[in-house]
Amino acid sequence: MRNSMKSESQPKRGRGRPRAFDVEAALSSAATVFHAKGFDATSLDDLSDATGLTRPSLYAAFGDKEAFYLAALRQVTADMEAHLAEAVAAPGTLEDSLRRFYSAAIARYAEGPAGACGCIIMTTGVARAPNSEAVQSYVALVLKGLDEAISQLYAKKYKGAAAERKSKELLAVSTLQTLSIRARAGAQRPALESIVEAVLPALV
Amino acid sequence: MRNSMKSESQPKRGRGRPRAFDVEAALSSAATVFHAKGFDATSLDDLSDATGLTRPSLYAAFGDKEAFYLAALRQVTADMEAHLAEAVAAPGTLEDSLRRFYSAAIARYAEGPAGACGCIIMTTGVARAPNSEAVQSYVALVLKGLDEAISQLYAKKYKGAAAERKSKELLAVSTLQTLSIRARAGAQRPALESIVEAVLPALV
DNA sequence: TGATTAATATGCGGGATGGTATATAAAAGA
DNA sequence: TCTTTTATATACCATCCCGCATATTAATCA
Repeated sequence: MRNSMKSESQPKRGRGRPRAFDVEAALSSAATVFHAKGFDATSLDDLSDATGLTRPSLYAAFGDKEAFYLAALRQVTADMEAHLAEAVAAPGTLEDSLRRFYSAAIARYAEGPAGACGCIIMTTGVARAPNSEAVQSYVALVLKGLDEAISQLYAKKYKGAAAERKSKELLAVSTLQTLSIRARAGAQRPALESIVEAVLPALV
Repeated sequence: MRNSMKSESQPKRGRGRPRAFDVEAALSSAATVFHAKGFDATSLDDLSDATGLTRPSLYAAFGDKEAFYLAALRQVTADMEAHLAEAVAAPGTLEDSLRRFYSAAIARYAEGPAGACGCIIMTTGVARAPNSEAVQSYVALVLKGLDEAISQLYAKKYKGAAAERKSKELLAVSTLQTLSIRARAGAQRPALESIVEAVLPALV
């Protein structure tokens, strides 16, 4: 994620013709399609249409379809991790942090640019995992990162026995995942919000 | 599932040439492929290879690819619901029932015939949902059934306030889902079992 | 300005895909 | 035995797939 500025921060462009599109924006458009349709159901034509770029341009910038998909996953992950880091860093109780974090997740899961499609990684990535070592290990990595981030949050804001803490951490991650699944299955925002409210007392 | 006997229970076979294969067995073989690869990555040739049947036979027996997929989902669902009904009906504490239920789930998720692929519905079905109304509504139906079955289990075996009960029911379903996701992401059986053990005290 | 380098636009090609049409084989009914 | 009905086997079709080869355009460097 070295280059997340909107107008490129002078990436010391070399000799040839300069790139005429924004890589991050293209990635974001591609992610939307991958998110909605999944890896296999997404064709290069779909990606070409979504980004406004030709297949050779995509190829030159991102590599083959799977590399493109992984790049899209990485972009989404970076965003999610930023949200989590905020939740950890922000003041307020554990309950406040969790509520804010879930609220942001619901916004993306139920009404994101791809529609009501849950989390791209927990749905399409997980589904694809057995077909691709690269995807499987990336999904495992994200899960590990999520577990650790939640663990940090609890380490900072939860006061209680270690066993209970571990239990609550696991349930907090599971709650995020159920929101993703249920959103993609058609659950509306209010339903998801009421799940969070029902479950929160048990997580703090 | 009117016909789950091995040798057909005389399905009043009509005039023409009798079917030379076991429909349930073919469905089961197909489900294994769909489970591992997901809907889109599974080709009719894959299904043909797995079942030993030709494409026209599959077509005649099950309809098009999506109908075949839905039939496979239904078969798996029936199995899962049977396990859940057992857990509800069996004597023993809530903790006993949950432990047995999760144990059966882990066996399927981590070491089923498709390998470590989680739950076919919660992974491939969920991923496919936005591309197919039929799949989405079926997944929603299964989720609803799961919620209700768990609710029945708690209604019978949990003694406590209604709000707490509802909270624990939701967490119990979420736990099942996290097992599915983590199995498909590569988590081994012991890891999944330790999640269940860590979480169980909070679910009862 | 001319040479060099890189990013586009166009179009193709080998192969896999889902689905079906036709022909053959095997059972039941008369 | 002969007709009818259904299942299987073979082969095919139109379409779409991913990836790339080629030619053109636009920028930098000398």
